[in-house]
Amino acid sequence: MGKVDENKKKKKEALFNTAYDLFTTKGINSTAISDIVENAGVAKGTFYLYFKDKYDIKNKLIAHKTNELFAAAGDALEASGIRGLEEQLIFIIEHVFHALTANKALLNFISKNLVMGALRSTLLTGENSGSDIYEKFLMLVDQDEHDYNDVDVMLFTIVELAGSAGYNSILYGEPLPIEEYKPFLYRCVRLIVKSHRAG
Amino acid sequence: MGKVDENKKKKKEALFNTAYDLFTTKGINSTAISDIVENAGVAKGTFYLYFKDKYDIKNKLIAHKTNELFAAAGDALEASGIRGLEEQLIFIIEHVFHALTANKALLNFISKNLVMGALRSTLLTGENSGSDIYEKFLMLVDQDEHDYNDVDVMLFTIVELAGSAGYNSILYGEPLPIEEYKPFLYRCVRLIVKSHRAG
Amino acid sequence: MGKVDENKKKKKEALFNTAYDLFTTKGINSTAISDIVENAGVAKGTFYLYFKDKYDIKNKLIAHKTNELFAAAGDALEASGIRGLEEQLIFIIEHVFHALTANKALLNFISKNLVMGALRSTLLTGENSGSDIYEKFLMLVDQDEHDYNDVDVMLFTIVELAGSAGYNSILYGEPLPIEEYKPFLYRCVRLIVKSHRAG
Amino acid sequence: MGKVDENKKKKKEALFNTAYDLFTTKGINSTAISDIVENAGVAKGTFYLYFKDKYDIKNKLIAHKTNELFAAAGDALEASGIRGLEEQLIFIIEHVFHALTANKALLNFISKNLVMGALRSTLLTGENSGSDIYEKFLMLVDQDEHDYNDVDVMLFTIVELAGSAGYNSILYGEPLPIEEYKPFLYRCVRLIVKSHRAG
DNA sequence: TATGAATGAGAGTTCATTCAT
DNA sequence: AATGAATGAACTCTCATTCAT
Repeated sequence: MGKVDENKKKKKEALFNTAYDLFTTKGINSTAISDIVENAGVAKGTFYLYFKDKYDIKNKLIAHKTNELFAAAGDALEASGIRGLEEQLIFIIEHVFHALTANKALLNFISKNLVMGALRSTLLTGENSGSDIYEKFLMLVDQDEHDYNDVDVMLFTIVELAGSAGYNSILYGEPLPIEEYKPFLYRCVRLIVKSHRAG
Repeated sequence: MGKVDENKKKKKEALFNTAYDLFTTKGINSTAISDIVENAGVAKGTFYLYFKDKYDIKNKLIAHKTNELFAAAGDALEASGIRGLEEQLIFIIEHVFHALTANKALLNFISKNLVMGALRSTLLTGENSGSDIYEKFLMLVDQDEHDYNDVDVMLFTIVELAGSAGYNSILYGEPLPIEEYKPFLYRCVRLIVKSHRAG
Repeated sequence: MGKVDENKKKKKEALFNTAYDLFTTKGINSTAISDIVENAGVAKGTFYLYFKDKYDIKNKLIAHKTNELFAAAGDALEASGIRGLEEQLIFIIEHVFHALTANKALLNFISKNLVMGALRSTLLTGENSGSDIYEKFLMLVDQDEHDYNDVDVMLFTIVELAGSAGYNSILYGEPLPIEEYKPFLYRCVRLIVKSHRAG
Repeated sequence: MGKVDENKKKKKEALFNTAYDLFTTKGINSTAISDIVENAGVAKGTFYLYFKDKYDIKNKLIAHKTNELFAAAGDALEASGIRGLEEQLIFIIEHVFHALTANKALLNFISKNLVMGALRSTLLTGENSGSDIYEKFLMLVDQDEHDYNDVDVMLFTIVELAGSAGYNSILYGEPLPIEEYKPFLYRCVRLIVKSHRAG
């Protein structure tokens, strides 16, 4: 990679990181592009070299962060050697919840914008080299000792429930703080999985 | 009510209705206060007599619309004479889904802003004269032939799931069109209810 | 007229006059709206209360100035009591040329933008209370002792020639300074008039 | 010509042609240098190697196109063998009008910028190797069987009239479509020529 | 000679808010 | 209570120009 390309990447990343910081801190509406470029230390025009507008960088940011989140969970799952679909799904939820509990600004940013699009949003980013989480989910289902009906529906339902309930529980402690709510949620996940079991 | 007070109410309602129309049509970000007052046929300054700013009217609008939605569902439930918690909750979901399917703009408006706050949002509005939906939910639970543990958690989980999944299914047909998704959702609701049954 | 309306008119006129000054001094392209409002002593937003954009004020300005120019010539003609179509047309040209020679910035401004639209441009302005120059031309033709064929063509040809040739002669002295060119131009005007005489 | 020089010429011509296309299509004000270089397939910096700015290329373009137009008319005149100043001038006007009627974008481009500079604009271009139209006009006058006074004035008047009236007639059909206006214009040209005849 | 990433001033425009009437 | 003219800061986005490669 030449000096120029290196510099380009550096600038784009500076914009990306700065935008993330400001979006999570001040909110998207209150973040002006001037703020982003100023903090990133680039000229205003440079922003438009890499992004169409504020919403372009926002979308790319969400896709990127979501991707990161699930990719990390997937990697951890692999390292853990856990078996059994129920346990695996709960492990992933656990892992993601853990990250989001530690980083509520991120949760707020992602969830306010596309709570559920999480899974498919990887499509938006151009960087999904092997990191496609949905594929991994399907693989887990496939490798389980049981067969399942309506896999898409099952996964969708679990993700929606976990995403929506987790959002409120982690961020607002409603109806219970997340640690207290988890048992209920996981019981529910198990029920959903079992209800889709074939035979 | 005097003529003056009548006039006041009329102006406020004009602003309220116009704001709703514009928010659902053009989106909140693209709706300027000028748009609202122009379409409502009042002067710009008048807006500030009744609302603090755009977000004030937005919040009041969401609370009001959510309230309306659940109040209608509650009334219909009463009229139906249906018995049994599972059936009653599903009836309410069915009723709300029906209304939102017919009015996707409303679904989009409410959900984009506080999918889940639905229940508690009645607190925001000053107009909840006997229309508190949450109270009604608790009453239904109370009157059921079974006893339930952790009622709050149960209701929260159901509402989050129905809200989040319904939003995607109705609006985007994901993972299935709403009519096809309902059987899965309702099965899930029954499972959740049963899992909270005491004894 | 109330205080408010008076103030409105004053602001609008300030913008109008300032824009004219700047357009003729610096050119339209180099005149920013900021320049106009700054010099007019009003806020930027006020500009957009009265004009759509820079080109709106430009067009209105051209129409207005052209109108003024011909209205003055028409009035002077009336006062002079001159008879005979040839003499009358030449009187008007003479009068307009005189004004433009004394105000080359105006000539430059008008001509660069719609040399010939001069006559019909009165339509653009809303202020043509009895000042419609084209009507006056037709009246002059009508009152002449001779009859004329293709009056529209005749007037158009004269105006185009006088406008285009006058522009170059007054502004650049090409092919001769205006005073030396006039005899040729007027001879030409007479030829055109005569060539349209009926019978 | 070496390979390098050839390449240079090719780039310059690409810029020239692209600029012309864009200017006539989108207008000068709305054409950015980025547009030109992008469509021409060269780098932004390259533009500044050959032209000072947008107005530099615009002027050179107008001069070039005007030159082309009259050169073609002159060549056609020669080929036609027509005799007599009146007929020759009308032939040239006819030829140019024909080209401009077929290419209104070109008429619009040239006329909006320097209707009348047509003749002398050849001076601007560096390429007038023997193509000087004004010289050719003088030659035609010289070769005519009659003598003429104030030849400059005569030619100027004719060109101004034809240019200005032709512009409006061809582009806007005012006061008549060009084909219907021509008889009047040509009668006028003959009158002007005759009025300059000596003796 | 040719490139094109980077610049940054400044353009036009919007709009929430104020306040004299 | 109601108005709406006026404000002016803040906004997004453009673009001619530079200069290191």
